[in-house]
Parts: sequence; structure tokens; C-alpha cells
Amino acid sequence: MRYPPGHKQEKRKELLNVSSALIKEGGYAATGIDSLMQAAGVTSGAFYSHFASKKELFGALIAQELFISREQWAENPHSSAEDWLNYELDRYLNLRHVRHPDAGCILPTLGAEIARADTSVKEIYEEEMLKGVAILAQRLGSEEQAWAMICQMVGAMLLARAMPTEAGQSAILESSKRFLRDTLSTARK
Amino acid sequence: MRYPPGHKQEKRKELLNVSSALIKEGGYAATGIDSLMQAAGVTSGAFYSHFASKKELFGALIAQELFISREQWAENPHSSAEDWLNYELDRYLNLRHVRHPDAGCILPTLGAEIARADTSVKEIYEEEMLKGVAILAQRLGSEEQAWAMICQMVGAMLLARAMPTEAGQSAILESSKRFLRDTLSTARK
DNA sequence: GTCTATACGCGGATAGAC
DNA sequence: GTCTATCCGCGTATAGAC
Repeated sequence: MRYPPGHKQEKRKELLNVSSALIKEGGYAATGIDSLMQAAGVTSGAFYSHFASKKELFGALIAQELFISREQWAENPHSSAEDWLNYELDRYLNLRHVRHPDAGCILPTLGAEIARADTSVKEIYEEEMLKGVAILAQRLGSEEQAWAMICQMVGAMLLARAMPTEAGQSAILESSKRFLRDTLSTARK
Repeated sequence: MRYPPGHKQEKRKELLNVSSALIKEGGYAATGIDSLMQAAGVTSGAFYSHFASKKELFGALIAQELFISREQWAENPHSSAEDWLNYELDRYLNLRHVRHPDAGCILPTLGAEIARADTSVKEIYEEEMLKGVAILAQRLGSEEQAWAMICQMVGAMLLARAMPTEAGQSAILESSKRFLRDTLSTARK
């Protein structure tokens, strides 16, 4: 069968999207290529027509996911510093995000596995993170505050997801939200 | 089932200690019982004389590790709020901790896997975390600040460990440290 | 309690037909 | 490109000897 030009690139992207959700849900190490490809409607053999290895998939997944995260910042409609911040805090630190890691930020769910990965994977992570911090620093006024905001949100999501009850999850989310709202507000300057 | 005699209790604790280090290093799912028991000098068959399953080990590991973390807070020699805080920030947010997850806090390295575990495991996590937050809240003045400090430190360690270079790791650690130092200082009250 | 041996399934990756 | 079939190793857990 003959395929239209660009078909392979599109198929690769499709496999990547399906894999991203499943790996964010179940973890990188724990999710096999078989189940990823089954979810995409092909067999595991087809995987290697698009990726050289599972590690390459991991790197591509990180780059794509962090790119998407930055795009979401750009969609924030508010111009005032305070409104912009509140919008971001509500978008990240909510129970829907806690319950759906497959559709959320890659950092709370896969950060520890990136830390255990090869240097080649970590370099992709670094490059994408530095782009994000640079953008955020323009909004907040300093790179220090940009890193602090990211660490706070990622840590809160990580610890909230491990809580067995909604009450416990909310306690963590709301604490971090109020804390960032107070400490990053322009009123402090 | 009867409770084991003292000798068995000690052996169980020894297995737990060895397992903790290896699992914090390599991840819970990725580290097999074979390699854990090999490091402890026994065979995998012996494991099941002390634990009903790998999940039970995971729960016991979480309880023990979070207990140890609380004990470390108690060892802080400073009485003034500012000195106490600076001591904790330096103890947690440093490059040695980044480089040695096997000897460090369980939350950055295993938090995501706790989030994916059974409710029984999460309940152990919740119970131990609430004890810790209560202690920290006494120091900082509110539970909100206690949660915020923990989330910030855990998030910073998670994201710093994924950085491929020491410079990148330090940028994150120092940002979080200065941020918490400024925002949690008693001067704000 | 700990050992050896084993049951049984899933992991990543490859070869060759179509 | 995708399929089926397969290699080979590791995963948890159990059975039975000592």
C-alpha cells in the first residue's frame, strides 16, 4: 500500500500522542511498548519504524510535552500581572489536574524518571525548561521567582496526587495556591 | 497470623533498610526483589518470610522513611525561627542531596509511584505526612506555610535532579532556597 | 528461615514475510 | 510500514528440600 507524503511524520506524531497519555498515567518504566502500540491500533513491531528505541520515544515525549506546556501559558488572556497569575494558579492547581495525570503536566508524573534517565534525555529536558523559565521570568520579574513558582506547583501536584482523599488533595493545592498568590503578588515589590 | 519473634523483626528491618536505598535510587517498579535481596545477602525466596508482597514492602518503606524525615527535623539545634529555617533549607536543598537520592528524602524520588499505588499505600503516606505537617506548622505558624515549604523543597529537588549539569541544578536549588528564606521569614508577620 | 527450582507472564528489540 | 514470530532476560510469586 502506498501512503501520501508526510504520512510517516503524522503517524509518528499520532503514536507520540497516544504514548504520552499512557506513559504519564502509568509511568515510563512500567508501561510497555506492546500496550502503547495496542492503544494506537498497531502491533509492537511497527513501533520501530518510527522510533529507534523506547528511550528515543521518551526524549521526544518530553520535548513535545514541555512545548505544549509553554503554549498553554501563551493562551492566558489576562494582561495584568495579578490576573495572569491567578489564571495560571487556577489552571494548574486544581482537582481535575490531580485526577487526570494523562492529560496534564509531565513534570509531577515523570520528573523522577527523567532524573534517572540518560544524559541525552536530560539535555532535552534542560533545553525545554530553560525556554519556559525565560518566558515565566519576564512575567514575574526574575528567574528566581520563575523557578520558585514552577517548583511550588510541581511539588504540590506531586504530593497532592499521592493523597488518598480529596480533602487531603485540596489542602495541599489550596495551601500552595494561596502561598504563591501572596508571595508573588506585585504588592510585595 | 502471629507476630514474629525479635530476631525476625530485626531481619525485616535490615531488609527494609537495604531495600529503601536501592528503591529510592532506581525506582520502585524498576527495582526487582531479586536485586534487593541480593544486596541484603539472601535469595529472593527469603523475602517472602518477611513480607507478604512487594506492595507491603513499599508501604513499610514509606512509613519508615517519613518517620526518619521527621526525626531529622527534631535534630535541628537552633531555637530561633530564622536559624531553624536556614538550617533546614541548607540541609535539604543542596547538591549532595541531589546526587544521592538513595540517602535522601523519599518524596522527590518515589512520590509519583505512591500516587499510582493502591489506596492502602496512600493511606500510610497520608498518615505520616499529616504528622509531619503538624510539626512543621508549629514552627512556621500555619499549616498553609508548612505545606508550601514541603511542596517547594520537594519540587525543587525533583526538578534539580533531572538537570544534566551542576549549574542547572544549583540554579534551581538556590532559587528555591532564597525564595523560601524571603517568604517564610518572620519579618513577614 | 533460607535455600534451590520453577511457574508464568511481560519487558525491549529483531528477522523476515507481505 | 506493518505484520507475525521469536530471542532472551527479568518480573513476582510459590513449592518443597533442608
